Amino acid sequence: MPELPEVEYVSRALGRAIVGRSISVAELRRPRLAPETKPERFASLLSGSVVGSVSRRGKYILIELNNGRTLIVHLRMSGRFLLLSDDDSDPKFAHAVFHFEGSDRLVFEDQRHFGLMKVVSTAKVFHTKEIACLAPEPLSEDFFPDCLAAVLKASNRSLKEVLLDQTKVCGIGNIYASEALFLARISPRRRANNLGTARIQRLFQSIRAVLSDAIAVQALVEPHPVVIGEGIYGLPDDRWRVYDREGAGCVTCSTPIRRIRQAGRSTYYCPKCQR
DNA sequence: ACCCTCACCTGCACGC
DNA sequence: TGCGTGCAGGTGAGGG
Repeated sequence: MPELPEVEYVSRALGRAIVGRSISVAELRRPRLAPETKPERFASLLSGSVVGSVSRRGKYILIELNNGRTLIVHLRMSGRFLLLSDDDSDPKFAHAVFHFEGSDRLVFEDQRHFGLMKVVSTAKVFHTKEIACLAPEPLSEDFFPDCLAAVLKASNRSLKEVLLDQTKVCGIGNIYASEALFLARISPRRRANNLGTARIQRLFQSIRAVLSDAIAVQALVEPHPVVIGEGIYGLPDDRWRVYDREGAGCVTCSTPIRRIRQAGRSTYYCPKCQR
């Protein structure tokens, strides 16, 4: 489900909940959640360690432990964390469970079974194939207009498709791709290598704006006591300007929002404002 | 390099 | 009420 702002929210909430906690026992109940590690190895690598920090790179959550290992987590569509007490029963799709010293545990639940975990040496996190290929963090100074211009120039694909490519622009997903293009007033169907300087500049600003605005909204959300990171999903869906608004009036010009399919996924845009 | 489809799963909304 | 269909905020693989 989540895109960069949601993963950021989960990462921060997770940090508040588990940094400094000692994992007494780690269980990998669904082996395919971490296909590169056998459940026994998963347990032995993580059990007995203390959580040092929680951070994020793109849509990946990085849980650093004090034993030289880092647990890399991707929530994909439906992965989420729950902080449960001994009195709570496990949810239906509890694919990994981290028992803390004390009387609570962290459960990774994933209805659609798309989520992924991987245990790596902390020194090698940024050299793993998942992380190494990611484009620069869009809200960091490593991302700037010329770097966006370069990746766009190199591609003849549609802008929407390039925005979804994590090796080209990192952290954007299906919602924020539509939102950023609306804010930039650029058609999602336009070829990436067919943008002038002004449009590139607008797209750059818009990418940052939609992501940072979404992160800023998090501060206003009451944290959910059990579901870590649930807060941001509790926000009203009417905050989207075009996403999931097919047929509704454009917030700028009232033209009906159009939905098209690109690379098998829905794109929403205003045919009048976005050129 | 691109483009498309499928695959991985469950659950929900919708129309009949 | 049930059943079929298409859809869902992600990504990788495989074929043309």
